[in-house]
Amino acid sequence: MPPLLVSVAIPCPLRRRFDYLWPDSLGRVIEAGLRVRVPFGRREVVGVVIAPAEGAAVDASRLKAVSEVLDERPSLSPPLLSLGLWAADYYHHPVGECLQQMLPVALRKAATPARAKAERWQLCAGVDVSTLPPQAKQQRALCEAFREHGVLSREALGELGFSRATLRELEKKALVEEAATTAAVGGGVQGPPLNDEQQQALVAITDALGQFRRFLLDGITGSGKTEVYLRGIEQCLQQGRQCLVLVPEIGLTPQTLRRFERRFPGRVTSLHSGLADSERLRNWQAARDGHCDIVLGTRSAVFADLPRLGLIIVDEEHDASYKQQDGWRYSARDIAVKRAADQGCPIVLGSATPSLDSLHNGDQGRYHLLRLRQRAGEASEAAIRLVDIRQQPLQDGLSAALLTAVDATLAAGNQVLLFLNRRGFAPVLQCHHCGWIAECAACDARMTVHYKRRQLRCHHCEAVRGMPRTCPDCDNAEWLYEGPGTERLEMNLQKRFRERVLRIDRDSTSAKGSMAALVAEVRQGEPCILVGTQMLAKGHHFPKVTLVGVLDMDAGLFSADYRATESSAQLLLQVAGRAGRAEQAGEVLLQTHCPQHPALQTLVHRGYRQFASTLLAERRLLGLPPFSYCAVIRADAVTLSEAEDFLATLRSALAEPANDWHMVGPLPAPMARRAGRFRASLILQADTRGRLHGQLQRACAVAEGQRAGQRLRWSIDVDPIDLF
DNA sequence: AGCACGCCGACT
DNA sequence: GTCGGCGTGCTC
Repeated sequence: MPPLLVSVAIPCPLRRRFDYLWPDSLGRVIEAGLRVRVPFGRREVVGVVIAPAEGAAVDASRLKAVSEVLDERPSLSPPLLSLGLWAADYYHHPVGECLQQMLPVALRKAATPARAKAERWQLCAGVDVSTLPPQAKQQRALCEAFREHGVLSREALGELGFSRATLRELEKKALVEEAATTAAVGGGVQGPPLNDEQQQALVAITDALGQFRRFLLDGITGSGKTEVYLRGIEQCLQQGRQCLVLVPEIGLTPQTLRRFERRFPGRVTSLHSGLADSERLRNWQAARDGHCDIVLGTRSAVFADLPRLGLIIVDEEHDASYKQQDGWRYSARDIAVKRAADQGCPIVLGSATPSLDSLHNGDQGRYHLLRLRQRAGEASEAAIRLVDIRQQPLQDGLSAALLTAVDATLAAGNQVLLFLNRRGFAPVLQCHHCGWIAECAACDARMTVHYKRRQLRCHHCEAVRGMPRTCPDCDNAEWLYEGPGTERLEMNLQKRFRERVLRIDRDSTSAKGSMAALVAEVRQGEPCILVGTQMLAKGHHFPKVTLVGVLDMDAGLFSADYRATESSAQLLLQVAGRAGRAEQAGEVLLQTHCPQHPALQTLVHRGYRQFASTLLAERRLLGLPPFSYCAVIRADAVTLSEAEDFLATLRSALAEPANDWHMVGPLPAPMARRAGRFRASLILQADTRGRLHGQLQRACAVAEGQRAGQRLRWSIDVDPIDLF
């Protein structure tokens, strides 16, 4: 009898699997997806069993043995394991790191996590209280309380005056058990009736339940996409299946969660970065064990284990936060599509401003297009008005036209939103005497002035230093603060207006609860001016905002970077959508130095879809994605030439450029030095996925062969968001 | 990634 | 004389 061998994924940056002996003492059947503790080098790590190994990679006598099996049943179910293996391959990332990242943090280490503490309890089915001894008065009383209330939470038990001990006693006697995450499952509140468009979209989706089908739900702001999701989910649940709903990082607000919970009480759980490890584990288990039917989560929730998955929804599918921006650079949206295909269930990608990728997929007939053009309720979509600010005097970055509009809006008792996507006081600090400029010591970048904190901060690394009192070169103390920032805008506007000015950006909302407090204040409805970055553009609805002013988006809209134009337009429309959501009509003023620019004209006068078509046509001409397949290999090192040399070596090991295959680089990154390291990239472009994949495979082999060490780091980005 | 081994500088 | 710097090599 040959010894049993298993192939294990180890969490280390090696694109390899490791074989281990499976000792008889473990006894159990080998199941893929089990977590195991294994010796690795001089330490012990947690790996995941991929499969029984056929023949060992090294001779079997040199293999080490699995120390321990950590799971009762596989932590990665067969469909998730195969999804993970596919994704590791697709993104050319080490399989051990991928599989580890798919698991909740609490399961990544060997110590069996303390079972997440129960919060709610209920009576077990068919309990006979009379079996309790008559002297157990407290226990009997507690059973009565359960009969009356159904489910009792920790707090409720405290309020009713029951002790922890009584409860524990009943749990031990198997009279009481942990209840599902939330209160009794029951009928939630009814949603509003659907209009024709919504109804059509809903029917299309529900007709597809039980089969793989991709939908692009293209619905303008306020058109009621979420209502379509909720109805679709309702149908899916009625068929006894579960749903996965992905939202952008910033979109998973308590409001969103509450909306789902009100509709489906007791059936929703969430997975996002705000949860403690134990809560995350608990919610993950609730989904896996089928206690919850809806998982609402951000990027990594795409790996939630839903054994009865029947529908996937990706809201705001164009949002960049679905793409992980370091390490394993996966796109949760794209993995979700793959997952739906594996599972044989429909997936709905929703957006008011769909990504060009998805629109292209729609054009190709891969995605079924569903459009919602009407706004639910009376309000019409706010038109964008261009304000030509060439040679116009600006006061605090605001043109006379915008100031007039602000005055009028406030006078009418409404609220104003001013969008400026640059936080801090001023992006540049310069000495008025000698021209010295404050630069980051570690990056090719200027330091941003943070006025109230009296600090200079680099927005590209962690660097922070105090504001110098005098110029380090000429010792003068007269400073120029160049350019606008949200902090400066807030301060200056506060001097000018008597109404409250509220700033919402990463700095003003970093303290826990401060975001909620700001949002609550705005929702009071008093006239005020909101100043903010893109944080303001997403998630929150402010019904009293009737004027949106966009101070400066020229840099993004007219950028040479081909993706920046797309994402700036999406952002602009998202911001514009904040205006006039309730019954009041809204107004959007966009300040620009290029009012005649054709792209802007198209966007403003002919709409996003037309704008997107124009951009797509451009990309087709230039052979850019989605008309080609793209990857970037990035390297960073202590010197620029080390990074470039490494990439040059890779380049020379790959196929010669041809008709269907191009390489660009190695090129230094636009901001070559960042956090003290020099960065360069090699761009790969192919006409087919297969071609790209093959070359990436070779690149990985060559790169791993190089003894790079600590001095040089490299990474692969498949389907990158930006090319550098 | 970790972790050990290994060969050169300033310290009780 | 040793403590400790991080270069380099290896992990079933």
